[in-house]
Amino acid sequence: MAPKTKEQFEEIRQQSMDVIMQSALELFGHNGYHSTSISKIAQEAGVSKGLIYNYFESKEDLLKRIILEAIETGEHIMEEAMSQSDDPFEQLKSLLEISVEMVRSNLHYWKLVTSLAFQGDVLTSIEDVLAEKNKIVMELGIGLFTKIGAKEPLKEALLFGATVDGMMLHYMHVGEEYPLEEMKNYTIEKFCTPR
Amino acid sequence: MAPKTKEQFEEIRQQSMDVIMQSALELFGHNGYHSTSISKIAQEAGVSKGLIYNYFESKEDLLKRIILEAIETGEHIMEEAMSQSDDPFEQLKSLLEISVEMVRSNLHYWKLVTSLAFQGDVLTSIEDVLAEKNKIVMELGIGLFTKIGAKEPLKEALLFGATVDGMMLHYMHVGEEYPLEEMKNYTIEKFCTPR
Amino acid sequence: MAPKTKEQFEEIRQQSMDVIMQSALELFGHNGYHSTSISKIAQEAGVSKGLIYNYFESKEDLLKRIILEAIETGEHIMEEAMSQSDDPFEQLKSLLEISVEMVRSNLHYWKLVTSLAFQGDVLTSIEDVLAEKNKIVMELGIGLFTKIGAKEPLKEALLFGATVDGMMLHYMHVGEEYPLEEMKNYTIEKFCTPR
Amino acid sequence: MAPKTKEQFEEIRQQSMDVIMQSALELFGHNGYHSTSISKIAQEAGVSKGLIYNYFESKEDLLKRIILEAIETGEHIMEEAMSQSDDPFEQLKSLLEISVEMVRSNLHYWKLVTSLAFQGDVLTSIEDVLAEKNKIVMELGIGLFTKIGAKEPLKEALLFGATVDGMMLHYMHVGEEYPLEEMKNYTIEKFCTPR
DNA sequence: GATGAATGAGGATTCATTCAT
DNA sequence: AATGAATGAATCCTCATTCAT
Repeated sequence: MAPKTKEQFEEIRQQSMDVIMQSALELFGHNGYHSTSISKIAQEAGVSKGLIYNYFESKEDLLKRIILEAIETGEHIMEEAMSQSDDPFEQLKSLLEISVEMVRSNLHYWKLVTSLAFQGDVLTSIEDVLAEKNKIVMELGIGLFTKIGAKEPLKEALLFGATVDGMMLHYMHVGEEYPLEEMKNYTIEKFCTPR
Repeated sequence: MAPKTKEQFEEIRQQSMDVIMQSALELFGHNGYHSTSISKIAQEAGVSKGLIYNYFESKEDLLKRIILEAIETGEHIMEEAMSQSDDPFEQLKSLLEISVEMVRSNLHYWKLVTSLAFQGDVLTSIEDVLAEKNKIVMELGIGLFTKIGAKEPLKEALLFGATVDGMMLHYMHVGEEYPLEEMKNYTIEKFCTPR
Repeated sequence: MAPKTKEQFEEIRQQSMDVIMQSALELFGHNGYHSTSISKIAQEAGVSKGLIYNYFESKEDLLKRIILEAIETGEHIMEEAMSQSDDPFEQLKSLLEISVEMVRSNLHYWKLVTSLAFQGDVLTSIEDVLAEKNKIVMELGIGLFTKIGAKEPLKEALLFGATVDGMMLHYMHVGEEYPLEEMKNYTIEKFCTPR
Repeated sequence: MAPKTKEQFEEIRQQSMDVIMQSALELFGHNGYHSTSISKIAQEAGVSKGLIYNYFESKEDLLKRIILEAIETGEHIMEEAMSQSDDPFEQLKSLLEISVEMVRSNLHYWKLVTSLAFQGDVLTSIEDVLAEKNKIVMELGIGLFTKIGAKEPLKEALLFGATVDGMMLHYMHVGEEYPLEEMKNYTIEKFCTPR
């Protein structure tokens, strides 16, 4: 058998890391970070416990990398969407739609982040990153409401944010019972429609 | 020498339970349920580990009792407030103001509940009670928006709920940086004001 | 109310001690010594934990007193029975019948003693007493088999003892399923009947 | 460098399990199940507490596995011995000799089982297996006494069983002071010899 | 005599992490 | 790269015992 090339090794690494992160996210999101053991993750991922420590420094590191990766992905999607149109109404709509879509397609992740956001024991080391990300979205919102001509763009952006996050909260809580699609449209009507 | 009377014992019991529950709530809310050990609670409360188990069957039982007590208190406040006026606008306003006040005055509790609500590994046994509580508030909201004459009371109530909960989420997250008071008033204008 | 006399106090003491010992014996015999907590005993006896420590130095002391009392009672019964007749066959028969009767009427106690006899952790301090007691019965048996004219009285006594204890063991194990009465008679035939 | 092979791991596992079970048996048998802590077992076995939980689900599981293993071994020995001869006298003799040998060579085990048999708080989950085992031996005995032509084979088998178990009980209690060998022969004379 | 709140040492169990191969 | 045996600190919980009243 010919020795593997560097590229092949790298591919194997990536694959292993991916399956580990994917399994970990699923379990973290479903049972909570603390109730998920490295053993279970290894089992779910079909690898050994030892291997996880080849790729991640610690359980917390694994968590961080999962979250950071998701943030990055989210950013790309967001930028992409914002560049599709210049109309602030359209952009607000996109903002909302993307938020909905992200939560819907990655429920585990959002449940995890939400649950961790209110426990001062984990995430402290990437709190800044999350805060930064929040701030950017917030500023984007303010900008859009300013363009739209809202009387109080800051308040309006905060309100919009609260509404969207609240909806996501409810959707995360009750799942498909929540009339997510209708509420999205209702919100679009309220916030993203010129009068 | 006569032993202590029943009343004396009861008083001692109540005091101990209170200090334990208070300390536990604080730590749970601050560091999360799983990261808070019984030892830490005992230390914070100034009692021995063993004493906690005199009053609570388990760590989880302690958690449950904290939450159930808070729910009960919340219910009383809510009922009291709703009975103050018959005007639906006033009542909506009260609903909002009370929500704000409850979160503000019991931040630990709400952080705790929020973080647990998305963990799936605790709270399963009182999920029903919480769901019931939610439903009641929701129905109250729908009723009020119907009285007001909203075209789509259900959606309007859901939107109102999302907005309020979103605000609370943000307030819990950033604390006093969040312009809670102003946002409250802004929301009152938007939702609780006849046009 | 007139002050209680010394005798009244003594009577109260005795009553309390009795109920405690009785409850303890029941629980020890049923669930084992280690699996029975002082709390459970107090509850079963309808007294406070503290009171138990008024009368007994420790859990182990309570156990010892229970066993010593039973031994004493047994001794009296035995002596009484032996004095009823001078015929060694009759006396052997009595020995057997009394053994059966003692186990039957005090199952808890015998289960307890048997289970403890093979755990080096308790009873060490009264092992001597138990051994002494055994020795006396043994010597009684040897004497009887000598009088009867057995060829090997020592072995015969040991065999008799083994048989009786074995029967008791089986009876303790399977309870009323065991044909105790018949086996008793069968043994009488075999050992206590002149040929 | 390749990881260890499956076989290597299996061997290591077996060794560790064996040393743990051996140490546990010794301590359980000597001090009783409840008085033996996992810590002590780990210490005696020269492994960490944690390792015990790699191989056994719980302390009780460890106990069960020890007993089940011993039962299995005992069964093999018994079958082997019974197949050596067709003469019922010889077989009874073997039954007795094997019983003696098993207790003599595995004193810890038998003390343990005896002490647990009368505790009601452990072993409940394998009681059935033990009962089944007892039944088989009992039926074997009845069969043999029937072949021999005893007038009352059931009673005779029960008596034989009681005698053997009684002897074992006494041997377990006083150890080498007990004239086990002589009593064995005496019993053979009484029960296993044609007249 | 009687009570039960309070203690703290000890026990079973879990799990992140290390390491030899 | 990959394995899983091994560790040990930390956790929840139990319970005999003490003590103020």
